Amino acid sequence: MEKRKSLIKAILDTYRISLAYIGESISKYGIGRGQWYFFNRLLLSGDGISQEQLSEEMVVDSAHTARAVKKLEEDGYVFRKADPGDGRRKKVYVTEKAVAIREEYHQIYKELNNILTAGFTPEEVELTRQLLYRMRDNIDIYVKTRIKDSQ
Amino acid sequence: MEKRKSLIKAILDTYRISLAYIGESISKYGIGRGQWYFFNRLLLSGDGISQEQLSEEMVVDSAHTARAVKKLEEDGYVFRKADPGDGRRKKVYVTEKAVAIREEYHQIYKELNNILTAGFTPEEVELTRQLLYRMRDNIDIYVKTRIKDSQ
DNA sequence: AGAAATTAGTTGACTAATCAATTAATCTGG
DNA sequence: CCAGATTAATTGATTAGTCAACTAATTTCT
Repeated sequence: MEKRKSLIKAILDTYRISLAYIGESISKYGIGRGQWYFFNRLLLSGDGISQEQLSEEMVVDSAHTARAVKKLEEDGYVFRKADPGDGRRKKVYVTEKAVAIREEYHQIYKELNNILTAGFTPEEVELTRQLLYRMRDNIDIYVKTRIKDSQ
Repeated sequence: MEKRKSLIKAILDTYRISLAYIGESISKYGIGRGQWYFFNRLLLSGDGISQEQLSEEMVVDSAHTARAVKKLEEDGYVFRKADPGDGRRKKVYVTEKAVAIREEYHQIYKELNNILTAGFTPEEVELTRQLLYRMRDNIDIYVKTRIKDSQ
């Protein structure tokens, strides 16, 4: 395997180094490396969704979601409310404390985006986004199909 | 944050789903999710490097490298030899057992590459590679500079 | 309606990865 | 030359994430 040839290596490195950046930036809020993406989803793309849906969207095990949401709840950023239509479900909502930091918190990820795409033209940024989501969907479909086939 | 807009989310998803694919593929060799990238480096890009260099290239903590190499050693895929020129260093080499599976093992990552870039033109594949490594280097330089500045 | 299957969430056990502290070897400056 | 600083590897403690087992609620099927 030649160096700087493998796509997965570039993705892995970018993930790890970005996570170091994120971890450093969010530490002042008391949010950890295992919670930020749940919090992002709830604070910036809408709350009131179930843990199951969170797990699916974040592509993590529901056990981890349960513990991450519990941690965010203990830290006062989210609360859970039983779904009146389905007693198994707990819908997760952001608190006032969370809403109060929304803009500055959002800034962390806008800044990360800018760092990642430094020196990119707007066209390159858009192209990168499209290529990344195509890869995301390709592997997603492949893995889901493999599971389905083995049943 | 709008859905399918964030680069880091696409990277995170692709990483997680790819890792699920890799974990499944390597399980028959007894190699775990925390060892494959070290083994890739040693088997496919050359062995005889120190754990310190491995840590740096893999962008992980040296503590994790120590344990991952130990596991690979216990499973018979690598061995360590003290560096004659520097008593602190241990150089890591792949075993015969590792070399014997090189081609079929390499195949896993070639296949992953194909899955990720399904439907891509050769030009798009090359473009993706370049854009990814530019992002990788951008965030890498940023984080390294931030550490240096804070000293 | 009621048994069987599925779904949502939780907990325990384990692997993955980081951070901090320690040890031993090497390097550097006076 | 040798004292102090740096480097490589290890270990312990902690957080992140997965997998399996379990409980409770819901859905499905007859």
